[in-house]
Amino acid sequence: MAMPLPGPRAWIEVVTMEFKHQATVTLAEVADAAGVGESTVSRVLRNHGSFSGKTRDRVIAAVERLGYVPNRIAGTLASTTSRLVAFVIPSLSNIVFPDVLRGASAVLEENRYQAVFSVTDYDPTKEEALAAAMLAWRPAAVMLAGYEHTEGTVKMLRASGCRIVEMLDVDGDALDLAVGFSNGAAGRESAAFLLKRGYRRIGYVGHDLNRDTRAGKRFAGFCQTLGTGDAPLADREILAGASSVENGRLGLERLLARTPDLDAVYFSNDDMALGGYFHCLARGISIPGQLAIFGYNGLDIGRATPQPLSTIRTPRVATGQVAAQLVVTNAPPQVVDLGFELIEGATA
Amino acid sequence: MAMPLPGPRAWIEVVTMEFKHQATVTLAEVADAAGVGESTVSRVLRNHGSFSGKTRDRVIAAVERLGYVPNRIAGTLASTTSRLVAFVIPSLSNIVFPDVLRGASAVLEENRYQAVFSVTDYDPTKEEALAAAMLAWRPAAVMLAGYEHTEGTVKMLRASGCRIVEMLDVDGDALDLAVGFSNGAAGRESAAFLLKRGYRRIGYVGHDLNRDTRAGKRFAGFCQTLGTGDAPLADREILAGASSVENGRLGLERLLARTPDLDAVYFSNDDMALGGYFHCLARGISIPGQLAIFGYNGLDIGRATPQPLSTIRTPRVATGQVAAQLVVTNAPPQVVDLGFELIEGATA
DNA sequence: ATCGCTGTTGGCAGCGCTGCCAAAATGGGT
DNA sequence: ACCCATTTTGGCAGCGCTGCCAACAGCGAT
Repeated sequence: MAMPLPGPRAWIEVVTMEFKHQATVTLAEVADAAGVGESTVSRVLRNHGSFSGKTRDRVIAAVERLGYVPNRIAGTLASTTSRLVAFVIPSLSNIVFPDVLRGASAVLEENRYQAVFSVTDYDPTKEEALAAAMLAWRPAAVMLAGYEHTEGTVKMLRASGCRIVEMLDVDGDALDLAVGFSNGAAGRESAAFLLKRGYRRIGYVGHDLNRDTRAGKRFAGFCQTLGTGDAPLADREILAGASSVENGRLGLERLLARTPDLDAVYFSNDDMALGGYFHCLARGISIPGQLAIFGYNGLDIGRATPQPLSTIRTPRVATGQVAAQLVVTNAPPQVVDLGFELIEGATA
Repeated sequence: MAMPLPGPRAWIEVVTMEFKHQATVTLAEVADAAGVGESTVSRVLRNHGSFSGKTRDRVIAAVERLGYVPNRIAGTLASTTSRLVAFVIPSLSNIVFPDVLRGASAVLEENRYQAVFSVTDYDPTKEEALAAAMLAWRPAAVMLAGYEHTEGTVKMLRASGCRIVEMLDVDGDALDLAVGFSNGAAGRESAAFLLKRGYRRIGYVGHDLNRDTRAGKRFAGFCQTLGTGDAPLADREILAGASSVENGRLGLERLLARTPDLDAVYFSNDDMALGGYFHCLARGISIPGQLAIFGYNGLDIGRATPQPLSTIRTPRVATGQVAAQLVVTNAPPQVVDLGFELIEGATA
């Protein structure tokens, strides 16, 4: 209507406006309904400050009656303190990260924190963009994988003033909090184990190491220990793309085609190792007699194969739990090394 | 200090207060620095409304200079429209859900939405509590698994006015949007396939069906089709707890101990089926000659085993993508059946 | 020079809640 | 009945941004 009619219809606009916002019950309405002030409702709902039992009952009743749902957006703005925790993770395909999220979200939920996440695909530039986007939500903490971040990311995070947790690695300088284990040590121990078992013609099958820097650190540690013995790395096969069972299978096939006399192969992780294991099963290569296989991560599936996979079990869920715990308790900056466990298994 | 000293130190308190809020740059400060009004900065930053190129450059420069990070909490409150999408999922251990999240988060990120999540452990009561907590963040949409929710959950979601997406199932009445495939049909097709292949002594190994209602629907569909032929279900083994490779192995072991003459086994999903497969490998049971194995999900690992797993491939990532797409485009209520694909494989 | 149009711009009232403060109620003592 | 120390309570100014609206500038057309 270009020309609203004068007179009794003037209230029409008001009605329209009232319908605009999805009949959302506000704290003020609850206060009215309960016959108390807004701050009293707020205190009761957060169980913070003091109020009489009688008042509490009336407030609760009004809340139930109206179906009031507090607005955390408004609450966060008003208190300038957030209970959001932002996860910026490389991937959701690699089970490592769901595991970390699982551990963390359990702890966060108990403490009434809320997890938000985004996925970088192992791309540091994307990580920077996503971290920036996350900071706009003013989280209490940002949880990242590892230490390798762009300069921009680091600067932004530092300036944000929120807690920073670098997870799944402790080989480096933490920005604030760090929780995980040493990938370098994992690589070294794997090599030491294979050497101790007597293997001397050792190869490696891995996925894109530029992106997954933690896998890179393991490989570096592995080579470092091999290098000090009489059995330097005999050959390696690096596949482009993410780790996967199929890539592990393919990688081992190629590696053996080139260097058939290997007696052991180290894989960048259990997914890859399982692929190698299946390749051997399919080709009738006896394990570990003809070829030993060693992985990394300690996935459950590796314990159920006919021969349990020799690998290193990492505390992924615990990493998430501890990371979350440190954040909710507002712990001082520190590095928590959760260690790892070498599983002898039966494939090496 | 119980008694603050008078005189020149009076400003101490003021300084303390200034440090309280982590030197956060606000839009107003950017406006001052750029010599423009707040609303102009807001328009430039959101690329919304009109402004001159000159103004834009000055604003951008000020933003960079001050390292301004917009506050989405404030923005969301002010605009009363949210770009948060809440995922309330049963589990993160079951790869299904990370896959869905992966598909969804890619689409959401492109559209500048932010994913938040929490995990119910397949517990409807917990789902209700978590859904309530999520609604407090006033999300644009709540994404859930399946149709089985408590009355309270349904009532709350309906009242919230935000979009509701029920994922991974289409066998039921959708509250608003639904994206997935028919679990009942998957069960029926699996049974039909085994019957067509000539198997007649068919067993089932599954995990807790009360919690995972979608697995229950598959099993029901499976039995339904078997029942119409001359080969009703010969035996079943249900394991308490979540699905896992180890449970699949154990389940098959128990089932065969009780009913050794089975010629095929249907598993509640691929994790379980792989356990069964490994059990056969370990015991020298030939597949599919002595025993056929059929799974559900179409995990990548099932394609890399010496014999590719016979299974049904489900569009998990696509489910997440489509769900997110429907939300960001504000599509009308509808049910999207993405279907599934039967993989013949070599284990049945 | 004046008019009217389109394109820009700033001011300001909220969004729904929390934190602070002052006011009011309560509950013994005396 | 009166005083003081506690509770308990309500008012209200923001938190940082957006949306609305009015004001204004630029620029051909008259």
